[in-house]
Amino acid sequence: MSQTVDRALSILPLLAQGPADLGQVAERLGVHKSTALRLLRTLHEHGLVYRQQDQRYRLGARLFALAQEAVENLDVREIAHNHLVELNEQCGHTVHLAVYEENEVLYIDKVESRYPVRMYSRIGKPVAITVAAVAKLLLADLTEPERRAIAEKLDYPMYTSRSVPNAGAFLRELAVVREQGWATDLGGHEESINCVGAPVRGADGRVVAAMSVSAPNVVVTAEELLTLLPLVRRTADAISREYSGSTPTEKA
Amino acid sequence: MSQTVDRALSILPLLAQGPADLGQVAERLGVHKSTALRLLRTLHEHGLVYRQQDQRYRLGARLFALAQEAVENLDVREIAHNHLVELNEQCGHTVHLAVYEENEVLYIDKVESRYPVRMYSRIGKPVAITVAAVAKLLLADLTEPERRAIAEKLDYPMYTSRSVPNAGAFLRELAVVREQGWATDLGGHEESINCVGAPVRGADGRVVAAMSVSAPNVVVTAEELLTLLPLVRRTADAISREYSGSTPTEKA
DNA sequence: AATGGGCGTTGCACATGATGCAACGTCGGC
DNA sequence: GCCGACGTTGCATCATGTGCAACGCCCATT
Repeated sequence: MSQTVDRALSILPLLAQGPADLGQVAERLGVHKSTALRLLRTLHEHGLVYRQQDQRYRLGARLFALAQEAVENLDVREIAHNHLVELNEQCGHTVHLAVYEENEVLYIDKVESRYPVRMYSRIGKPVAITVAAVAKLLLADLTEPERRAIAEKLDYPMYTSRSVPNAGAFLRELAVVREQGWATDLGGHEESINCVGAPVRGADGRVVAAMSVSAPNVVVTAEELLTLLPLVRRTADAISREYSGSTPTEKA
Repeated sequence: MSQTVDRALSILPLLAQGPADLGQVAERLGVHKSTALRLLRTLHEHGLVYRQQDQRYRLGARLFALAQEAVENLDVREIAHNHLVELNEQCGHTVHLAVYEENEVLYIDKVESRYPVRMYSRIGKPVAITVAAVAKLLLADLTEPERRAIAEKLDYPMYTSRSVPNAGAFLRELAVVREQGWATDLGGHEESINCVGAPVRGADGRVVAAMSVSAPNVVVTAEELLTLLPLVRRTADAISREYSGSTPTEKA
C-alpha cells in the first residue's frame, strides 16, 4: 500500500539471506542506488540493519530486541511456561508451545530436557505445518472454509513415508483432530520422532495455542508415548483454565 | 532520512510495548489515522505486524523468522558453538557468547547447564553494558575516542554495591581489561553471580566477540571461578584461531 | 607512481506518491 | 433504536521520495 515502506521492508528478507552491498540491494529492489541508500540509512537509524566493516549491510541487533519483546508480550506463553516445565519434569521429554498466525505456525516456547543447547534455533523457524501435532491442533480449530483454503495453498513435502501426502488427507486429519481434541505426529516429520499434543483454549473456547511432547523412538515407543496423553491433556487444560481466568490481554 | 519509512519503523518499538489500536498508533506517531492505517497495512503485508481478533495490532511472526535468520548468519556464533558446549561440559557452568553492535552488547549464544529453560529470554535483551564481563571485553577493544564517547553516554545503574559507578571508573576498568586481555564481573550485576570472560579475535586482531563463564557464589567462590581463567582463555583462543583460519565472511 | 574502474555518496529538478481532510459504514453500548 | 467511537475510503494538495549525473574515494592493475 505504501510504496516507500514496501520497498524498505523488502530489504529485510533480502538481507536475511546474507550480507549484501548497496549495488546488490538496489538491483534486487529494482530501484536506483541512491534510493536504496536512503532506505538503508533509514533502516540503519532504527537499528534494523547493520553495516559491517566491509560496508556491506546485514540485519541488525534491534530485530532481536523486537522479537524478544514481542514474544514476552504473549500472555499465553507466560502463563503456560511453568506448566510446560512441570510437564517436562514429569515425563522428561521435549515440550513445545506453538501459536498460529497468518498462515504460519511457530513455536513460542520449548523445554528440552536432554540437550539444553541451541534452543532458540527452533523459535521463529517455519514449523512443518502439514505434519506437526501442534500445527494440526491449531489449524483444526479454524472454520471449515478457512481450513479448506489453507489446505489447498500448502505444499505437502514427504519428509518421511508417513508424512501427510496431500490436501485431502490433511483435511481428513484435521477433522479427526477437531473431533477428538488431541493430535499426534507419528514419524511424519522425522522417521524416529513421535509427538502427542493438546490444545490450549481461551475463555470463548477457541484454540489460542497448542502444546506437544516429543520423543525419539529409541527412548520410548509410540505406544508408550501415547500413554502420556492424559497427562498432556491435563496440562493443556490447566493452562486453558488459568488463561481464561486471568482476563487475557488485559494488562497495560 | 526517509520520512515515510521512518514513521513506519517507529511503529515497531511502539507495538513492542504492547498491542495498540489504530487511534493510539496515529496519536503516538503524530499523524492522521488514515496515514497510520496505510503504514500499518504495509507492515502487515510484510508480516511484521499482526492484527488480533480485537483489531488491535501487535508485532508479527515474521520478526521471529528474521531475527532467527539474522542470528544464523553470524558465522562467529556457528564456529564458537561447539567450543562453548565443550567448555560447559568441562566446567558445568553457564557459558555466554556476545557481540558488540552499534552501542549495544547482545548475547548471541548461551549454554546453560542446570536450567535449560527460557534460554532465548536473554538473547536480544540489553546486556548490562557497564558491568558484564563480555561488555567490558568488547568495549575495551574500541579506539580511545570511541570508548570515551560511549562511556559518557552510558547510564551507570548501581545494580549492586560493586557495580561500576561512573564513566571514569568504567574507562579505567576498560583500560585494565584491554591490558590484561580478560575481564571479570564479580557481583557487579547480581550480588551473588560472578563471571570470567575472554575475547575472540579475528584475523586482524580485532575483538569480534566475547565469551564468559558465569556461576553463583553458592556453587563456587569467586576465587574458584578465577581458576577457570586459563581454560576460558584457551577456549576463546581456539575459537579465534578457527574463526581466523576459515576465511571469515567468505561464503555466499 | 600513474591510471582506471568500481562503489558509495551528494545535490538537484521533477512528478510521483504520501498526506490530511471529510464523509461514510459499522459495530457496540447506554 | 439511537448515539458515539472507531476503522475505512476517495480525493485534492503538495510535500517527499525518486532517478539522474557528477563527484570523490579506495583499491587493483600495469
